[in-house]
Amino acid sequence: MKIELLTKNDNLSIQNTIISQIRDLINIKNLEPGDKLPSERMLSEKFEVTRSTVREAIQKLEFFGLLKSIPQSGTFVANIGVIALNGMIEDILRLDTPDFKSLVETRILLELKTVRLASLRRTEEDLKHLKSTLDAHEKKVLNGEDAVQEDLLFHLAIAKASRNSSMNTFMLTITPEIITNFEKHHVCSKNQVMSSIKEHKDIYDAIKNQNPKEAKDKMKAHFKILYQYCYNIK
Amino acid sequence: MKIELLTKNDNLSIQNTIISQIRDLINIKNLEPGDKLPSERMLSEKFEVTRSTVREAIQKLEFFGLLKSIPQSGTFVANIGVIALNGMIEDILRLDTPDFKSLVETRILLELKTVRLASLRRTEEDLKHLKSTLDAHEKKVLNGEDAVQEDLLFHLAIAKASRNSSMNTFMLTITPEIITNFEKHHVCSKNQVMSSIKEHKDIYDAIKNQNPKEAKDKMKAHFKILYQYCYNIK
DNA sequence: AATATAAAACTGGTTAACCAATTTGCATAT
DNA sequence: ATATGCAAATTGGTTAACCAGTTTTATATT
Repeated sequence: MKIELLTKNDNLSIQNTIISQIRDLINIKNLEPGDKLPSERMLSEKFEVTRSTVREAIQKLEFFGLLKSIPQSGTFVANIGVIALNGMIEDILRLDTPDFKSLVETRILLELKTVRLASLRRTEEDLKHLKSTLDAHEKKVLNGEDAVQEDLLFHLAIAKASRNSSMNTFMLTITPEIITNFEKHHVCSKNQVMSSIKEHKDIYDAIKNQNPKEAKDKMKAHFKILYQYCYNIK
Repeated sequence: MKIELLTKNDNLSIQNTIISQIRDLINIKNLEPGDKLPSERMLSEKFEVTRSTVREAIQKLEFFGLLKSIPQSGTFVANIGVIALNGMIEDILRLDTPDFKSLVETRILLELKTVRLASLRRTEEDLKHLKSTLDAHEKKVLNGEDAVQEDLLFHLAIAKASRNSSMNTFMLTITPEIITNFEKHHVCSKNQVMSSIKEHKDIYDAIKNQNPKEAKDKMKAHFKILYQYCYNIK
């Protein structure tokens, strides 16, 4: 377990080393947007690592839109100047894995927006989906069962109804992390769970009635406990 | 070119097919959190695809926190119940690649928050970094040169100073996409670029003075044109 | 019958050979 | 000199064999 973690960190630091070496190479060779990088084989030889290590580094930079690989042709500097490229790589190298507080903070921000957008853009199909997740949650809570999953799905249904696929994606990436952490920290008490039924209903109604202000306010009320929690943890 | 696009779509739809088959398998076998999936080799044989295709599908589900691969041991259902798992996979399968409007909308949301947080949390080091990106931008604009990159780096410096690594990551993923699109749609006129110098300065001062309201307002003013643009495109 | 032990089978990850498409270099023809 | 055709070299991507742990199974021992 300890060893696994070590090698994982090692892999990441090796990858970061390769990324910064690629950056240096781009700078030394004065490569501009559209220019071709040396082949993966040459880079792996130059940096004295395996080709797959180079490959992963390139894919990470590709994910952030800085490089672009074209099959049977080569890897190219994206349509971004060297100044932005250097700055962004610097940031990427220093990226931390998000802590719980960051995640909760981001979730609240996103949801206060998605709920507003959902109230403005929701289709009839969205409403049906929202209703079914709403009912599923209520049923579980009234049965005295754990309803964390149904709670999650209601919030994701809102994100979907916001018709903003970027926010929807972000919600999908951070929410699972949050709920598993939640259970660990057991944030919610029994009373809070019961009251969440009404809070969900209020949010649903606001979306149904296409009332953006109400939707946001009701979501804010729903997050009240979460707010406190988020800003109290160190 | 046309063919490349086709195969890319094909690959994605094959991956989605595999993902839904994995979901079906989890349901049929009643797998619960912590349970082990069949091995990659068995899955590839069962689904009649190569092992790497199965691998990519698993990695995507791992990215969204639904599965967890452990070396030399197996792939496991994450600590998320089957209900949430089914709902989330449904969402993941239907995820669109974000359109430009979604990206701009998300950027505005994020930046109105990061600038506020930055004003509250910025360190002296953050301030130095902000100042240097501010100056670089001003210098370029006054020289009559294109300053899109410096503009980007100023905004990323704010995201960094917000000390929220989740938002910082999101900003890093969407901003390059936005600026390349911007140049395509040529959003900014000459006058707007000149006035952006003062707008940046105002934002910087608000962050320096640790005035969150001012920071947000100045950022909002800076986004005024962007707002209009975002809500006018179809 | 229960336990200890070792060997065999199985696991996700890695590597090196392979593939098909592209690019390059050169000979040839115009 | 320029254009054309073609083969050789080069490219990122894919595949199948391999690796180092883990897990299971069978055997031996008490």
